Amino acid sequence: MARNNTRFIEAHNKLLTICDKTEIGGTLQSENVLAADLGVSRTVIRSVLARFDDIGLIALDGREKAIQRRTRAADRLEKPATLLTIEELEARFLDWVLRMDVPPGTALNVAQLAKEFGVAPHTLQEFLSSLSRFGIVVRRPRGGWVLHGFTKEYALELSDFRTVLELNSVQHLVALATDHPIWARLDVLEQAHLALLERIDRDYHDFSVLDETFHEAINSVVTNRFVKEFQKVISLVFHYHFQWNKADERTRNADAIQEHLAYIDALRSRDVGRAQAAALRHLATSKQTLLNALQANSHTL
Amino acid sequence: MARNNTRFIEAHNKLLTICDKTEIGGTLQSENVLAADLGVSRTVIRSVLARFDDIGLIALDGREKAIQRRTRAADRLEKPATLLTIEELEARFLDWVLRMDVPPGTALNVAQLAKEFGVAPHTLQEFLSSLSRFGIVVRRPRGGWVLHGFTKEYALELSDFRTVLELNSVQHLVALATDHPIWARLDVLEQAHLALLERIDRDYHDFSVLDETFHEAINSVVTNRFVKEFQKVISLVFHYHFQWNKADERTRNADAIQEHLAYIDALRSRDVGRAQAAALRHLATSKQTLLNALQANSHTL
DNA sequence: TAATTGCTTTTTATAATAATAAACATATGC
DNA sequence: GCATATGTTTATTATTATAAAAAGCAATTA
Repeated sequence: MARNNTRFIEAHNKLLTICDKTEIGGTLQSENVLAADLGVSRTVIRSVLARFDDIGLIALDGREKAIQRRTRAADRLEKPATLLTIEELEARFLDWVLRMDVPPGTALNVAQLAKEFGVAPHTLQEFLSSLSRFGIVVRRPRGGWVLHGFTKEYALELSDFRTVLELNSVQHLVALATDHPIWARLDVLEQAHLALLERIDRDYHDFSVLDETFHEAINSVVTNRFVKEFQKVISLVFHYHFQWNKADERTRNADAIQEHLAYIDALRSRDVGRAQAAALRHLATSKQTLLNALQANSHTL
Repeated sequence: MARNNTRFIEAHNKLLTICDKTEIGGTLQSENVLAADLGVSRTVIRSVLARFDDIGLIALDGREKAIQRRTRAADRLEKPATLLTIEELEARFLDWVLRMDVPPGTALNVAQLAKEFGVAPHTLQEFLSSLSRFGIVVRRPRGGWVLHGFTKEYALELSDFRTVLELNSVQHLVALATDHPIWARLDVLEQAHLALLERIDRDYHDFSVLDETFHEAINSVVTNRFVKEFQKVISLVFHYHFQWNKADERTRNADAIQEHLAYIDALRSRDVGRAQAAALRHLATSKQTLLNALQANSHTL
């Protein structure tokens, strides 16, 4: 009972397909070639071939791997429920925390949560450890984890940090040459904003995605791994809270679009002061929206 | 074979001492009291008491825990070599990477490294996962870890990020009231700088610590958990590289002290522009020092 | 009836282990 | 003879099973 044999099963089933493409009596290629083709190690290929020999699908004889019969449906192995990777887990965990609105201070039960998310307890543990770098969870003295965010303070600090990063991006952006792709990208985004504004009464919901794309574009001009790492958390948190705050959603989003348009205009002026002022105006609104969303969700105050 | 029984052994030996303080025939306190006194759960206390009964040290009879004899040296249990916690590991790992100058792209062997550092493989794994948030290590597609930093790009990005954070701190700092403790702290720091300058020929080595304290003080005015988390990594990296670059260390440090003094002066002027300019000047020098240190260490280019 | 013990259930940290990968050695065929 | 294939061994990782510890509940006693 150790690691799951997903690789074996995948290779097994793929090799069945290869067998079917070869006539009876034909031979399979060498272990090395098969291993390279299927992207697994030779060890896996050898296990599969051994099983094929066992079930009489092929006859192993030295280097000969002669096909004996056609494959049957029963030959195929069932894939075990594949566990989430750590990246998929990230999205699901934050989704859980933000959507279920888990109160700060909640003790996290690793074993139970792991079962719920369909991951090995060990994977969740590892993930929580990495989240602790962002202060979202903290390790308890004698084992165990406590959810620490998302309090009002957290939201404030996150917003402030976001502002610091984005103002820096703005400063870089306005200094870029006219032929830098960002300008074309801003043009496209401007059109998208105008288009959404026209059908805002119906599609005001679409703004959330547009907002994320917009900020991502602005911050993309700074190639800094630290900035990028934070952007991930920031956009997730803002994205979810956006969806919560249902009050005045249409008006709020329409206003935000106007702010974005003014922001784009200010960027085009290449005037750092003007651009940063426009950025600040919008980020302040954004911060207030986040705080309102938290306030609406009772306990987080 | 599961978790180590350090807690049991510690409680065991402490309870031996308590026994010795009580006369023969006397009784120990209740399980609850003992558990609270030793800071462990009742389960541990009960295990210890059971063993004491076994070796004839006490006689368990209902609530009676009567002491039968004096303890002997042989009663004491040997503590197993205590493993490092994740915090201690952080310092040791970064020390290893920076001091041993492990080249970027090195595959990290979890099992082997864990043995070397004296931690459970699982602990190291967890730690690497949290480090991956800073891009110092990256997870390989099919298990395993690769050391990613510290390349020239990493140093550049780190320096830039540091600059962004510190300029933000400066902006906050100059706006603080005269009675804010930071001003008194800067006065003290100024004196420390002047004092070091006088004995720089002999003690130029001491600047590294002073530099760290200085930047820590400036950034302390921003209470933001993200900023603080990064500060840890930043100061570690800069601290170590500082110690490497032996060339011109005396001159370099003397120059840096002058920059710090000018920086303090600029802060006192309460003029954001002037203060940020002084900060930028020093941070640029610092960045160059870091890059030089890397260059001196061959392969990192 | 409040405190204490006995017993049970949860939960975490670690060791053991199966799956895989990689390395090395030997054999085979053109 | 030499390139390529297979056989074998070793190393390494991911997961599971499990002991240690904690927490909770029920029964008991002073």
